[in-house]
Amino acid sequence: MAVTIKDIAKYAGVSVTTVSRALNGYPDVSEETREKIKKIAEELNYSPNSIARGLVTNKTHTVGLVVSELIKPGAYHPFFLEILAGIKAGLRKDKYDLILYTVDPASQDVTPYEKLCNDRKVDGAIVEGLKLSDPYIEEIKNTDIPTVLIDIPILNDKVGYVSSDNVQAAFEATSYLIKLGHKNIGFINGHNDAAVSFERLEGYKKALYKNNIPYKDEYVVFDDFTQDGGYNCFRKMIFENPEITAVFHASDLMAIGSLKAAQDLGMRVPDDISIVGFDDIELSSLITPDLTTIRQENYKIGYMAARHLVSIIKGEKPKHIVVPHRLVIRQSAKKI
Amino acid sequence: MAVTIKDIAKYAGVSVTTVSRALNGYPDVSEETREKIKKIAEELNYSPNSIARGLVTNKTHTVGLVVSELIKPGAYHPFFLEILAGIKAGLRKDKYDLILYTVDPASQDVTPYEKLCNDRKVDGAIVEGLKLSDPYIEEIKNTDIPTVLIDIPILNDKVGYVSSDNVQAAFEATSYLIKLGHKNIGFINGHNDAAVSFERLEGYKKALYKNNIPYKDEYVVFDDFTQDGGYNCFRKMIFENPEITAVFHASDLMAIGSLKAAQDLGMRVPDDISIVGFDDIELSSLITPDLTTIRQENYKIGYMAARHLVSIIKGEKPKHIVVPHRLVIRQSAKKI
DNA sequence: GAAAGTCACCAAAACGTTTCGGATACATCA
DNA sequence: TGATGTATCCGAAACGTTTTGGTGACTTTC
Repeated sequence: MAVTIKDIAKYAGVSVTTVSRALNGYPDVSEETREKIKKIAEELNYSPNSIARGLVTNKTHTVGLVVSELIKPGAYHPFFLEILAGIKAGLRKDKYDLILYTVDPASQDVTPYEKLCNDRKVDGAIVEGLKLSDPYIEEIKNTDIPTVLIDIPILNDKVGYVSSDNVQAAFEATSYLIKLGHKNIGFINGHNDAAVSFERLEGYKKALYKNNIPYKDEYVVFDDFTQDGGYNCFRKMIFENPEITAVFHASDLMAIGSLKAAQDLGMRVPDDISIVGFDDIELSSLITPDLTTIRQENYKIGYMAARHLVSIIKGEKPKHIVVPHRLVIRQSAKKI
Repeated sequence: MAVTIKDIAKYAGVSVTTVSRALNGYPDVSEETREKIKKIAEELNYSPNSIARGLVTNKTHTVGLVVSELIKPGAYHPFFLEILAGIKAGLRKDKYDLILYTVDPASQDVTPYEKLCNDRKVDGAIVEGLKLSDPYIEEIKNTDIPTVLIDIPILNDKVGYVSSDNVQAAFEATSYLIKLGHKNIGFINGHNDAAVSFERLEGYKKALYKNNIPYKDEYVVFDDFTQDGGYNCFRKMIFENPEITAVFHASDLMAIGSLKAAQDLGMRVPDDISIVGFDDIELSSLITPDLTTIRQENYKIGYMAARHLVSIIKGEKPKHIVVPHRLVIRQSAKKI
């Protein structure tokens, strides 16, 4: 039998109203009795029943984290942990709890976004790793549940988003390759079902244009962000366009796939071909040659998403937050 | 204004009692009215308020996942995601929600385990990644909150645990090296603050003993499970005992650290020195040479932990569940 | 034909909070 | 003096469920 506000009231000889007001820092209660109540609460080891509180306030001090099926055996999200750690850190200050939803497409028809959030009475949600074609996306465009998306540009009265400046990042990576003397630069992009793919393509094109290098459709291929995707794309691209001397990738996993493919083809990296990735996952610095890539501050992305979400919950206006990236120069790209 | 059980009652011309009983599959309500009520609930898009329900039933259908500060920038838990994915899968059937606690030692004094769980009214918790010296451990030994630990042997009325058979696994790994002809086998173990370290040491000793190889204290060192730990231990061990031809490790990260150290010392793996790891993290198959190691089925460990937890919540007796491991033979160990 | 059993339903309490609308006692003001 | 203000407190309603202990009406049993 946990101790309730009633026990305290009885003990202190006051009403439950007064106990509630005292403990929650309201006025209308003398300092003297407030201290007495606090002391008793302390002694009885009282802690408020969050469920009961939630029932009346309609707030749970809990936010949801919605990730897609990216957490599944054999295809683990490469930097989910970093984002998660950032989110937890961002939530800590305001003492929000985090409840984790992993949605698999099979059950999404059954449980739409709003139902998911309402059933569990979360005060808001962070959404990460959804594809553009995901049914949740349309729903989120019109929701009034405080929501912050990661890497998905939606903005309205209650929803904001945070991301890197993907256009600029891709621009810098490509420009770097150009500066190294490369002219025939391939781009192995992510699938069309991610907003970042379009942005990164734009940055790639921009860099070519600025340096008067003609854009060629056949130098750009799309695939999912995985290692296998990179492996296959690279083989095909190099086979059809042997003049290519450098390849920029929309993910490190794909870059690593290319690296393997190159090695299997007897090409040396970076001597025969330069490779640049995107993300700077942990693995990138551990392989040989280690990967030149764009570092995304995923911890910070998570942190900012969390901070922004609580600000939206508190009534502030949603916005687009961009967190800085930077080009990390290692061994996989070389001057020609 | 969400639709409540009252609205349905009014609409159907019955009492709220009847609606509740109808919807929850109790007897005492005719099939006819049950169908009517269900239909109305459907039409009104009713979904029960879990908070209100939780208040009266004192159950939330939520479990906590307690992990230590392992999720922090720069030191991400190498297989947490696999465990997490397994847990989520194990919870899905019974529709338990998961709320994530990351405890940092700083706040543990302030928030003891039971308070953590009670405040949020979880029905039970899974605990992972805690050190033996963690204050929570003592508390959990006597708790009556349904709890399942991973890799920490505590068993009582409400708490069980799941782990690999670490003794056997270490035994197999060491035996494998012996079978390859190695006699001077080092063991870079994890720190003393983990139960698995003792078990793995026991397995290592057992294998030596069975093969009539004398155990030497100086062949065994302890450190944390990290790459840096492995790196430093390896240098020291080889420097002081150059006759060693093989090293078994309590984690893949440490094995990779040794691998780097060996390379920096101009030793070739596996030609000059054989290396065996433990865990089979993703990275292990991607490095060169890829790592011979003990595969832990972390997804399954998570899954079993979740299943066992719900069974404890439902009143079954806690036990120790051991999930199978297996020796994965790759390139980092070689016959001499 | 009375007692007992069954079926379908309901009113009200309970869970532990917060909050609204007073109420009391005393001091202050014109 | 009467009115007004202020500080401190309280009773009761409300949140949306589940559950307890009924109550009639109708059947069955002896």
